[in-house]
Amino acid sequence: MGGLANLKSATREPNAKVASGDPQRALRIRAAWIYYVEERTQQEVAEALGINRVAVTRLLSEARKRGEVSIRVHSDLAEIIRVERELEQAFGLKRAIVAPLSDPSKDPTKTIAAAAGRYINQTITHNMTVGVGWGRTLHATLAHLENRPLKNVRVVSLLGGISEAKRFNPAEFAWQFAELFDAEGFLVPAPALVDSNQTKISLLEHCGLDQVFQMAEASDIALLSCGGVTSLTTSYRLGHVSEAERQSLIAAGAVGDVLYNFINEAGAVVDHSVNSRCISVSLERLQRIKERVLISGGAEKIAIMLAAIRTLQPTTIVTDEATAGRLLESAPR
Amino acid sequence: MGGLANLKSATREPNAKVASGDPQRALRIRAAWIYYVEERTQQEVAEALGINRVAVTRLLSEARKRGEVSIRVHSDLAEIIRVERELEQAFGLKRAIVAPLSDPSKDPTKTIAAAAGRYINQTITHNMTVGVGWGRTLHATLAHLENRPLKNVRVVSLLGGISEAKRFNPAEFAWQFAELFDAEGFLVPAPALVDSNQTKISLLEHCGLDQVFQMAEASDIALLSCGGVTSLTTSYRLGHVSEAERQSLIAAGAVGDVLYNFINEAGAVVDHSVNSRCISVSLERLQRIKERVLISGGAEKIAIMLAAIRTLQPTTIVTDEATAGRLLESAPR
DNA sequence: GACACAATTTAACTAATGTTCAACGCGGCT
DNA sequence: AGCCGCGTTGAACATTAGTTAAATTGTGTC
Repeated sequence: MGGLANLKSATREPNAKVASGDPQRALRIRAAWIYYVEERTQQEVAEALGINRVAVTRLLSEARKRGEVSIRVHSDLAEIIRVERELEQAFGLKRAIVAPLSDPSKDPTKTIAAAAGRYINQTITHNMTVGVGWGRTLHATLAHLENRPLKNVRVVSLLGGISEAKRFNPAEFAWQFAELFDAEGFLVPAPALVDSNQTKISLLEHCGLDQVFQMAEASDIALLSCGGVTSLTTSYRLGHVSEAERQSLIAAGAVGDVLYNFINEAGAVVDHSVNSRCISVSLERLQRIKERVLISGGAEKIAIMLAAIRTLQPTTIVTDEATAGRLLESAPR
Repeated sequence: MGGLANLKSATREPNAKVASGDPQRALRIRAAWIYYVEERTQQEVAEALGINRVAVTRLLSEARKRGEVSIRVHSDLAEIIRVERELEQAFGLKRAIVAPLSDPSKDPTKTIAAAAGRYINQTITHNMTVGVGWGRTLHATLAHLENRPLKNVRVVSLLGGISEAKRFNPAEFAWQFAELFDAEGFLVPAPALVDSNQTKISLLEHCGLDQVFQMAEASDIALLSCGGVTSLTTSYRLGHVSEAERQSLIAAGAVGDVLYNFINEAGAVVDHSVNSRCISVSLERLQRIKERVLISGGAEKIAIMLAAIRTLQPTTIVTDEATAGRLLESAPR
């Protein structure tokens, strides 16, 4: 008998361990099944399995740790929301809004504008001061804004207007924007770019522009876009930055601009005459606005967006799926 | 202005409803994502989304209701456990144990025996009285039982022995079973089937067999199998039921037996001489045993298992995947 | 057979989740 | 314009889940 007992204890226990490796597995899956699939409480699981509740808690957390339970969110929106969350986490945003983009080779302006419009509609409320930039994308959002009269709203242009251009014009955009909300519009009574730093200083110091910009800085929210340095971008098309200047900006390391503040990859303002002649809110001032919304997208904008994100530290970004993916590829780890 | 406002409220709101159908969808998926995928608390989700916690709870439960969140348990065991739970619920069992069966056309005896052996090992403890039946499957479990001495265990045979047969013999099985646990064995000192009801009555009333059966009834657990009415089944192979009797049992509506109690589809004992000549615990008595474990499987056993389940109301069933599937097809809704 | 160690259970407590109900605001209606 | 449903929100409460530490049980060892 003793011999028999020894034999068994020498053979059975190793067997049990080798054979199953994990004697609890069946019990664990059983617990997971009853809890997750049958949606009972842990107390009920414990009763069904004849064990105590604490053991059930342990089994369940073990099952999750081992990946024997998978929770999936599936919806056409799930993938986009995943990307949004990744952007939020990668760049420390309060909110990323990623617009769906059926064809990645297509211009994302329209879909971004629609998403931005929706966001603006639900974000702008009574008693707000809204600082607005300018650009093709921002202009396109106008079509998606509700014509909704709000009380005590001020719209402040964050950069000078361009007298000659009628359609694509900061002043015109800010004006239309203000009208939609029945808001008071504050425009900058000067061109976006002047001839010399001298003129700029004069305008700021002697013509009260600085006060307008101080007001801009007190905005509750800034709606901004950014421009690349390719020849396609609005500023060049409108001829306010010459091709020679564009080349020298590139030479100076600029990857694009935010309100005509041209910055390099690191997000620093490049040393270039254009930067000393622009009539717009400086990046330091922009940073003091509580909510900074960067609305932009497209392959040619990746570099400037990354730079702008670095400097501006926007609280919200509105972009498209393709751009979001590219931004994430370059995201800090 | 008023006209404009009317126009917009007349067009936009229906648009919003038609276009999205469910304005909360994005928020809901977002909440589900943060909660389930990122594994934050509902409080954190509320903060991330700028809504209150109660709203998050509601969004999440809505998402689950809509199936936008799916929780899956995946493991090689998951499918078997699903079947076990279905059996448990369909037949009101405390426990169903389903043994995996690679080839459904194969004889499931071995795999059922292994599963039953594991179950018995972890179920039989000190101070228990175990009533045991008999059959090919039960016999096969012996190979899977741990030779583990227990204190104060009694093994009671639930039916008479068959003196002539050495290997497949209730007495022999009970004896071996008892030995493994170092238990005291109580065998029924009589054949399983006698010549007449007269003899049965004599044995029960005058030879003290009834007392043995009363003791059997007081068992903590009964390990039972069941037999079909095909010629393959043990009882016929061993020649204790003749082919003529088998035919007349079928004619009387019998679909099989539990301890030589032949029953029909409805679970009732059929009116047949064999039933008045068997020396075994009656079905009524079996029902009074607290734990009734039915161990059986195979295509030819479906009918008798269903009938046995109906009458016996086992607390546990041990079977194989294929049999389990067939039982579920015939399960009461 | 007694002791010591390990593992598991019990119990108590804290955190998280789910539910209820009263208050609030918003549109539609008179 | 004011009133009345209607749905939404937020606070309080109830339930469920997760954690920790003491107590118990079982196991192996001497």
